[in-house]
Amino acid sequence: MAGKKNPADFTFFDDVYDVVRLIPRGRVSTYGAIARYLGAAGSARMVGWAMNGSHTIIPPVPAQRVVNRTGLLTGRSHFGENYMQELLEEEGLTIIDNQIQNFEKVFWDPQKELI
DNA sequence: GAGGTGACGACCC
DNA sequence: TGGGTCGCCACCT
Repeated sequence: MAGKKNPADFTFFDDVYDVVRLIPRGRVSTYGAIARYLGAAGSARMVGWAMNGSHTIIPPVPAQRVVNRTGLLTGRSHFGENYMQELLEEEGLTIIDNQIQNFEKVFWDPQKELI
């Protein structure tokens, strides 16, 4: 299988997926929090890029639970404009205008929960 | 080989 | 308070 460069081929990416999968239902996390937990603070873009290939790996990661630090569903364009919001709403979250309400309450910090 | 892009974040004015 | 700019690192052209 060598030769094909998949995002998951990097340990960093795989670690990102692992953390995202650990996000409990009804909770959300941020790109920066995950990057920071992995020791890549400042490289939040890499986490977002990892999510770009999240649909190509098995099992799929709940990337809909990952939003930017403002609680805005920046990745909805990659999921499906309504798909990402519906998934989160079904988990009990309230989203208005692509913005998660009570974001700080549903925010799940891996560094604080996983240690 | 080099430049531009990107599902972000923090700093500066 | 709000808008603009830079930095981060990997991928694509």
